Amino acid sequence: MELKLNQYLTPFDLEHTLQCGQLFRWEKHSDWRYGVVEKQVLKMRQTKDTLEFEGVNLDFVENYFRLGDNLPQIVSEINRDPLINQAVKAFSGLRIVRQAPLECLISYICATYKNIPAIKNMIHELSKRFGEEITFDNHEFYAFPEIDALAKAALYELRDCKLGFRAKFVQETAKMVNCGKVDFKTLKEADYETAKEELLQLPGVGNKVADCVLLFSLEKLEAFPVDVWMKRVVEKHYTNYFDASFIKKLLKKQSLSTRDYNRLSSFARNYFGKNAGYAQEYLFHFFRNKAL
DNA sequence: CTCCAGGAAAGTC
DNA sequence: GACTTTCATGGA
Repeated sequence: MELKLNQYLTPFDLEHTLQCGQLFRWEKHSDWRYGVVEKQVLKMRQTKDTLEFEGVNLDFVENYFRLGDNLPQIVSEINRDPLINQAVKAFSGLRIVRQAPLECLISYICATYKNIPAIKNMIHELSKRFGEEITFDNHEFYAFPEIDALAKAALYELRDCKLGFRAKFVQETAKMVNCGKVDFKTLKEADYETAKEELLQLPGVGNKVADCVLLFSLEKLEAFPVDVWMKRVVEKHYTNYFDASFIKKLLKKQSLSTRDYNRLSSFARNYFGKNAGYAQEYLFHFFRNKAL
């Protein structure tokens, strides 16, 4: 199928969206991009204003890539200074993707203290061992595991997937989700603060992981995950919004206390507005790729 | 070989 | 409450 995009009204860039670090499961074969989403293989490519896709219907594509978000409006709201302006110009058309909550949650628990290539490998290993195999265009893909498969996984099996110390967190979180202790549908309907509080009960989920799950899979676009890159961005470009002693403390410390995390995150929420999560994603991608 | 990774939890003061 | 250490392993 094919979708004609008006890049002025509905800007979208497939490459920026897939490569900005929010997703860990897309592969490139020839000039096509393949992703496994909810047990379906989605095959896509983009040339200028034409988005070609196979495997799913139009509604699915529009929902997954949040084409309903008024991106020009959002960008104009978050575009508060020359730095973010550079980022939104450099990666015009980057959109936040509507991920499946379970996959998002487990992925970001695994992302703790790992680089992106290693994270991708962990998620692939988990899917290969516990997920359903799907063949598409003579390539093998694996759906992300069902919750009960993860909940009854043995610790050694999870460790075999290169999870290291994260194996225990994944196992225990999967058990808690499986027995209904946390319900994603409820969290989607809850407000940001309430939903975050619930997520923080899960082992392996701290402030940053919770905010990633809220932003990427639970409809909380005000979530602003503060990782090492956002810390660097603040230290380098937004120092005049904090007192010198606080910045000095940030530079000295390696990890953030909850209080310091919230100070940075809520600053960004006030500064960039209700779609601060979009600002985070543009800044993250911009800094990880070039600036420093 | 060394360094560090989209941090979180447990321990210490 | 604030600061420090530990955690397991792959990628660069």
